[in-house]
Amino acid sequence: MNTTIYDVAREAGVSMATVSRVVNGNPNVKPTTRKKVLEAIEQLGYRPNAVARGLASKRTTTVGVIIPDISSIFFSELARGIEDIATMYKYNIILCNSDQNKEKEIHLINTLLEKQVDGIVYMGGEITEEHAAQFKRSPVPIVLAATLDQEKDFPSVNIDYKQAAEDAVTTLIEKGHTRIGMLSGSLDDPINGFQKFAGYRSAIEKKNLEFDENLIVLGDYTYDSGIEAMDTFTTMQDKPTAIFASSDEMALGVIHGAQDKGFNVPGDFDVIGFDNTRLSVMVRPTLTTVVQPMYDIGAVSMRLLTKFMNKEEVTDHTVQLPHRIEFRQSTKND
Amino acid sequence: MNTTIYDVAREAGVSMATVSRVVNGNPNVKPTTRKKVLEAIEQLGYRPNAVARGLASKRTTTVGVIIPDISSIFFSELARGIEDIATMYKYNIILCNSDQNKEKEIHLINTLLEKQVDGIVYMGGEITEEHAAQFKRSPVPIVLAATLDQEKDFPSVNIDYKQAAEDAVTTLIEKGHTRIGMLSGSLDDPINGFQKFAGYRSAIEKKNLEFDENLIVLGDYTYDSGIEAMDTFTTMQDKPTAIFASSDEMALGVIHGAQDKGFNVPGDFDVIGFDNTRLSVMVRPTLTTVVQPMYDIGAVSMRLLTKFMNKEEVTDHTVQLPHRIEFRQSTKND
DNA sequence: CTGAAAGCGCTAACAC
DNA sequence: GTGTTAGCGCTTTCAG
Repeated sequence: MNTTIYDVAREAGVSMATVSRVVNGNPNVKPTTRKKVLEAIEQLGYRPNAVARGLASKRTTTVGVIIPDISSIFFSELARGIEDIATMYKYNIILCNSDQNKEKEIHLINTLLEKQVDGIVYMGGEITEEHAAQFKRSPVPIVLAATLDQEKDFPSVNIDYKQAAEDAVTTLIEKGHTRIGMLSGSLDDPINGFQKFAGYRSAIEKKNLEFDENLIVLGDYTYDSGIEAMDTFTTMQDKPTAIFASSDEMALGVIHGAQDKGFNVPGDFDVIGFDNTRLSVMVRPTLTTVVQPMYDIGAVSMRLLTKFMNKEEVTDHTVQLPHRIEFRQSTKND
Repeated sequence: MNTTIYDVAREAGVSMATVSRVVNGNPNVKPTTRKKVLEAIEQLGYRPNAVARGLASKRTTTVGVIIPDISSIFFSELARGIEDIATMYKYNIILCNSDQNKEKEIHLINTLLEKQVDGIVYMGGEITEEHAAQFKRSPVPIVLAATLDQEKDFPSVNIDYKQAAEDAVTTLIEKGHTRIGMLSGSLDDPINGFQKFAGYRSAIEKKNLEFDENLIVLGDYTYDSGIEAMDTFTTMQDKPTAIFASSDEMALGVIHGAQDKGFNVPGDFDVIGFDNTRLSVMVRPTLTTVVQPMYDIGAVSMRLLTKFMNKEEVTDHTVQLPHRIEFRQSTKND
């Protein structure tokens, strides 16, 4: 049997309440008593039971994190931001992979709620009606990180994906490109498909270029899908001269796909990626890309969540972090 | 106020014990009673409180995971293996980043124990006396993943790092190289420094080559340190013709560092990495590397932990997974 | 097959 | 400053 607060109380000759006070740093304890208690704790090797505390206090100092895939270079960076801030505020994190599978996501929310987490950071794809219903039923706050909620019903932290994509494509147009390919995620994906595509289209239209749907190729965010996309782009009769890829990993695939076929980047193709993951400098030429501050999105989400958990006033439920373009070698410089 | 097991019991006209039984899938319940209870649960939207259950049953179905850095491409893959198997066995995971900082590591173990995790998967660097003492004091099982314990006091899952490194270097020697550089981690690091270096040295000696300590450069596992290492290797009067890097990320840096200075890989330098992370195919030339099954190490560690948690008999506390070399383009083929 | 009752270890009034 | 005393919501004997 483990030693409990009761054992400590007896050993120190005080009540359980007093032990609880010193353990929780309550200042209403006479220094000498505190010392006695601390000694007893030391002596007995007492370790507070957080589960009992959680049951009694209805706070677990644990938050749930639902993430599509922790092994992704993108999401793991986000997770680190979340965890660091959680630690800073004395929370622990229960991490769950969802693979963006709706059933799993719903199930995980329930599991986390059963475990009485004090809040949830949610990363995923589309927020369906069912997701929304689930979120609304939650007794604890939920914040969405790098996840779009069309209705803006829930607190979230993102960048302006559409604008960011538009900026990237505009950049390309201003460099003189008129045929720009896009390697997009599925258009069902609110961010990597829909928003970024919308940004692409908006840039094309604002610059009065002709929109050609053949220039849109769909990938699945993997390096290999970038390589494959180049099979398409390089065999078109009227090839694009620049490619905008909606993720860095696909952009690397695009670069290598082009090079493997004997094309130059930049030159035959300029390429621009999205995210500014560490990959973007681990390639030759280095990758021009849209900077999405993943770590910060994670950190800010968690910070926001702590405010909700503390019932602090929050003015901006929907925060939008700045983006910018980092110019490197994969785009020509004139 | 949330609905409790008591509410369900009243609603269904049975005792709490019965509700508990159906919730926990105990077969000793008459089908009709079970149905009544299930209906009441549905009706009331009852959600079991895992904290209360944890306090009463002394099992939380939660395991702690201590990891140096979840944003690392190496560790995040391991974490995914752990989480998948944990999910399979109905456990959740509390994930903590340690940055391999000893104080943090010790602190985290205590925090996890306070939270009453049923077990811990530990990833880290050196297991000091203090670590060992802490592990021994743990009331729940701990397994080390991709972490060496010289004394073999604790259950662990690894590959044979020394042999793997020896194989890599031997390969290089058999391809005709006689001056082989090594980009190692700090020699204080049991795995990435000590073991791999030992393997390098062993290969050199077995093949009767001369060991030249100038050929050993120390890096910090980052891409940039790979680039920097090439400043050294390319300016030596008697340059190596092959480089063995103790991580893939450093190996990419080595390749690009060489290329940036106008050298060819392979040709001027053959390079071989370690881990077979996804990076190894995301570079030109693609990287020949030692395959370390990260996901599997995570998965097997977690599986092993479940056995301990279930008090099953375990014959091999120390498991060693196989390694091999994946030949790609960064080494010449003759 | 079902119910009664005693905790699990701690917090949080409330009293003194 | 410190102690008393209810619970928190559930599992788990033990009876029957």
